Amino acid sequence: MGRPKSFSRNEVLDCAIQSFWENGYSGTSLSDLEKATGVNKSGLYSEFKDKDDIFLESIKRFGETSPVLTILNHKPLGLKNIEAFLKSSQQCRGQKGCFFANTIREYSVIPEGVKAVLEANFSEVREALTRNLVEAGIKSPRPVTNLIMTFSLGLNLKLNAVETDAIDEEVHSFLKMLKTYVK
Amino acid sequence: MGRPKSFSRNEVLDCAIQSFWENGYSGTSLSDLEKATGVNKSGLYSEFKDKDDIFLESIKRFGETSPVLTILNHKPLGLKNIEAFLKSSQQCRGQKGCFFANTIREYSVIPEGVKAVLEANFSEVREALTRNLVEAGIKSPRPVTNLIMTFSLGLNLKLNAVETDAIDEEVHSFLKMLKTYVK
DNA sequence: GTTATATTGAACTGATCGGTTCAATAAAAA
DNA sequence: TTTTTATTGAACCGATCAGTTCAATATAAC
Repeated sequence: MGRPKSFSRNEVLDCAIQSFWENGYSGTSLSDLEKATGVNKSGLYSEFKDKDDIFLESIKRFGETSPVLTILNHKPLGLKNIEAFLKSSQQCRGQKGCFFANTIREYSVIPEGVKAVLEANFSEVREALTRNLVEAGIKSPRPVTNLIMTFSLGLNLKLNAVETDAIDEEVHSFLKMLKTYVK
Repeated sequence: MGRPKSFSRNEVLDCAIQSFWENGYSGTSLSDLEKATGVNKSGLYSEFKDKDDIFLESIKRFGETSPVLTILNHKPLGLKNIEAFLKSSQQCRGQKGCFFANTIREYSVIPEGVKAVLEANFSEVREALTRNLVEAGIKSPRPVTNLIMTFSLGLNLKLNAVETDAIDEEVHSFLKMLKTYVK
């Protein structure tokens, strides 16, 4: 029944994610994607509609495979999960930071469909964070959720430029402050 | 003695900043810069070496004209300055967020000279923050400085995607937490 | 009007962009 | 071996990229 496929869609996407993650949407060319995935342009276009489609599918795939929601849904819920969530920034899929967070910067130039996926994912993370805060006994969790989200975005942005070393203590400081605050 | 110049270098840079700020380094073409500055390609190349030079000079100019250090050096030093610093993200030169913060995302693709300017500026901000914290009577200001920097980066990144409305209350929450912590 | 400088627009280069097409080949099953 | 499917490489498209050159023109001082 003919030659079997030698690359899987998901493998290709996982490689494409690396390229977009590092160099962004505007900073990644089709030639870059060929190199990153090891798949010819013809092959890429037999699997995907166009560059925007590859980007959209990469974003979707990242959302599906990111450990973030798993971390935040781990039982029992509580501040431990939030600590794990924040610390996970520094080592995710062999990259620093977060593909989603990086993509926020390119909001003005990315395809509309990508924006929708981004927003849906941020909502999920937000709600998961809130559930953990509720479980930790915090009365008005919404503003605290926002603080954590913003701090997390800052951490992830920073990781584009600096070594990952100092992140752990920074997360520690933040959690110390958080715990003092909510008590 | 000949026709006088009709555009100033700084005017051109101020317009270029807007373009780079919105669409990033990779996302801004020379054609975009012509439109944004109103100056012909020939004119741009008579004033600047190449696109990288325009970007570098834009970054320098932004550093020189940004109100951030003025805000943080305002006497008397203290938490009020830090509040003003954080709130300034939402309205700066007619743009949202911070040109420097946005550029951090493109760290892997920007020219080396730009990285140096970025880092120098972040150091200055960091030190100014620390001085304000010391004046506010905080004993170990360094980790707190880092927290504020990261939170500020997160705010600025977020502003690429969301309306500027909710920022004020978020800054308020953060400062409330900060004050509880340092007391 | 002459001289000097500023600015533009257009033409042009070579490279790269995203995207299409297709013949050649490779690898499996029948 | 034939059939079927997968994959590649190369040629090609029109558009845009950054960058150069230069003639034409505009605006000032003298």
